[in-house]
Amino acid sequence: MPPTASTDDILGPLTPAQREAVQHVDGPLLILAGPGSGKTRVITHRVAHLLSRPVAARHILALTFTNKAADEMRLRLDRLAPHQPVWVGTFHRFCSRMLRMHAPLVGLSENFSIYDTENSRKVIAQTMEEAGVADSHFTPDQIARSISWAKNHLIDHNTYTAAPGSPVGAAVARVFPLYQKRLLASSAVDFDDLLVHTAVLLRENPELRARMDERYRYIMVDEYQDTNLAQYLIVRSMSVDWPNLAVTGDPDQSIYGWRGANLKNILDFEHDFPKVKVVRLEQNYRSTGNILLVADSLIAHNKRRKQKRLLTDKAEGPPVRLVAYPSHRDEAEHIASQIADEVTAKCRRPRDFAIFYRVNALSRSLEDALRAQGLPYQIVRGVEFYQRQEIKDVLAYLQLLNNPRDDVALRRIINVPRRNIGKTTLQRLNAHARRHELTLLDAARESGLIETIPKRAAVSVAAFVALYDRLRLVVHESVETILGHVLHETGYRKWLAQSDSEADNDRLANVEELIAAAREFDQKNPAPGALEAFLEQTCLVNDADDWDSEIDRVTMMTMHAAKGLEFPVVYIVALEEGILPHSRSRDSSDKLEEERRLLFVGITRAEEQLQLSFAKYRPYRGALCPTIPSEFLPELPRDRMEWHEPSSSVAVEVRGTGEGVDELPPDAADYIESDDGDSPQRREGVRTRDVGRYGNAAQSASAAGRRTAGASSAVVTAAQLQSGDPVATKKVSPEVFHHAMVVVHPEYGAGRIVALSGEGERRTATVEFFGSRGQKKFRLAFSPLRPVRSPG
DNA sequence: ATTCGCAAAGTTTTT
DNA sequence: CTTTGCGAAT
Repeated sequence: MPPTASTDDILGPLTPAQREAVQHVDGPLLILAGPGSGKTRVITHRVAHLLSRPVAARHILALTFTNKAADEMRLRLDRLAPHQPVWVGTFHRFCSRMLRMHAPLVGLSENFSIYDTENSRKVIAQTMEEAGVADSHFTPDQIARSISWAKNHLIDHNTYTAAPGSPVGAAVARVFPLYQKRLLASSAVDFDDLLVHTAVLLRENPELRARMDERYRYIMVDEYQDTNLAQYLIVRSMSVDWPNLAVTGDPDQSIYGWRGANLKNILDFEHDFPKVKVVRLEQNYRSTGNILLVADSLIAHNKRRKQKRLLTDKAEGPPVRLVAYPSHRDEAEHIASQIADEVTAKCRRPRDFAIFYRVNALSRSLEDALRAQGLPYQIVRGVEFYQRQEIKDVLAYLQLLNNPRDDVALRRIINVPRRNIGKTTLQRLNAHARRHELTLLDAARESGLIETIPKRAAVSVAAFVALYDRLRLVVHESVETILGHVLHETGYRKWLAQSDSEADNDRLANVEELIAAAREFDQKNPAPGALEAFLEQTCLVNDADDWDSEIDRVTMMTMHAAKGLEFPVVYIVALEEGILPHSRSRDSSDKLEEERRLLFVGITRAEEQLQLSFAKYRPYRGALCPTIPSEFLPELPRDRMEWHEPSSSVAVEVRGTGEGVDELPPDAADYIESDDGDSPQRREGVRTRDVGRYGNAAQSASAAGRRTAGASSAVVTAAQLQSGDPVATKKVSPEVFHHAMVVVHPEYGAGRIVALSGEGERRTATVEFFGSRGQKKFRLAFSPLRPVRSPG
């Protein structure tokens, strides 16, 4: 019997309200948890409490929306009740797992592919052509959105009927059934299907439903306010015979309505489950009184909500600042200089600060300003890594190996790298496939027999098929092995390595990173069927999951990404009409309320200090345009806030405050030049635009640095792969590394560890390489990093 | 068949 | 201003 936490460990650290929720065992439970009220703690402690009853771990299911939340929960649960096989994960992952087991029931094969938005849009574009609506004025994107909307409301392709007189609807009505048919033919699902298929599965197979209900007797759902209809039905149908559904959420933090989330789910929970126990967690342990006051006044303007107070024992703290800047540049520069000041004065570290914005595009000027101050920063962005061409190319190979019917994957790679199989040939293959109801791969196998295809092309296609079959032979090996074969046999690696273009060298580096991820995955999942599991992970993961709070950097992200996080000091920028609230939200009051909640979420991330700001001028489509302050501003308690309206010379006032920070402080000359936005200094610096994964300019610099050695290092790595990976054999135990230790990396040279995080295989070191070569993160268990005796 | 260049268009949030 | 798409030229 594994060790479990004692009752004291479980209940001891809790407040009475929290304890009430944790001790509730049977019957439905609704936990209305305000921001910073210790919600995650309640969930994990409740699971631990259930385990101590004892409820078998296999009967407990904890569902979250993001991997980040799931990881966090798992980690904290492991501390209370180590190694318990409680199923903790995201909805999508849970559904995917369930579908794999019962795929035939919904017409799929077990090895189905999961299409991300890009893939699904490709299918839609194609079906639009087939349906003859291609040249209507609708974009695949619009159609995709409508289909997604329908799916979120559980309207299937047979039931969908266009609203009379709606041209979009008419187009969708034509495309939707075809789209669904094509997905099924390719044995593929899109993100929405994962949920929808599962909901249908449970609805139409009563005995399966009963089994699931019985299996998952205690279900917990985090962020319940973000569930959509499908998720609601899934959870409900598994809580009939065992109605022990516990949900936590905060209606005021529902910000995913655009994704089909239905606020009614939480607002009507008490109605759906009579005799429900309701616990309100209104005590906030995060923010100062002043911050909560602002949050409270703002959210009070929403009509559709459950009345709720926010209480804190904390001090009032400094007043929340509201600043009207002349322009976006003043805004960015002033914020950067304030941060630099506090860092220089040693009262705070960079990682104490976060800057939130409504849209990713706004990060630009902030980046520039932080860089000018020499402040380290990281940008948390949605997808990024797995969205890159090269990664998707390589993954498409794996996808096709796993699921030969995956036409989208085949299209993507049949001519990558170049194999002289052009658009025309593909078109003819496709026509043939359509005519005989074949998959593209099967059509390709017959290419020699298709009259329309010239001999030369047929030979190329045959070579591709042969290549595919060769790769199939290793499909049961470890993911790393499969990847190695793919990169080698397809010539993909060689293709990138021989290229002179800088972009390709960066791509190669990314591919290497994918290999590292595969290696890590193999170590964790030595079981067979690794490929499929790996693919699933890569589809359902996003980069924000990798965000690392340990690293000492200023964090920039959208307010959506900020949910669930907290920072001592928060800046929220661009409170302007059209941005926050966003222009696309203006038409309906529901959407406007969601924007208000979004700001509420942003505000309540702050622990000690908060600044809200807007700029009087901001560039829009290239031109600097006057702005209108956000309509939310008058809703704030201005008399309790600090109001600033700096004149346009902010930049001059703050000049030279970068002293003592990592990089050179900008001198006056720098400042004057950087004022025109196009100075030589700027241009010679490395652009930080697509460094989301690495986080900042310094790391992009390291990417640039390895360019010179790019080709040769790639060859070395390929050789390593074949010779049984000498890197792995030289491994040093992750525990020997410590903060500030000097280490050496075979490729990047020497550097110093500036941050450590994670444990075991996830233990990660951030290394600052000497000579301004930049920083890079390493998973210690898998990196070739070696300690060096400190000089002196 | 690929690459380059120019023109137009479009800017939300993400599993 | 940036990115994407398309068309023309090699």
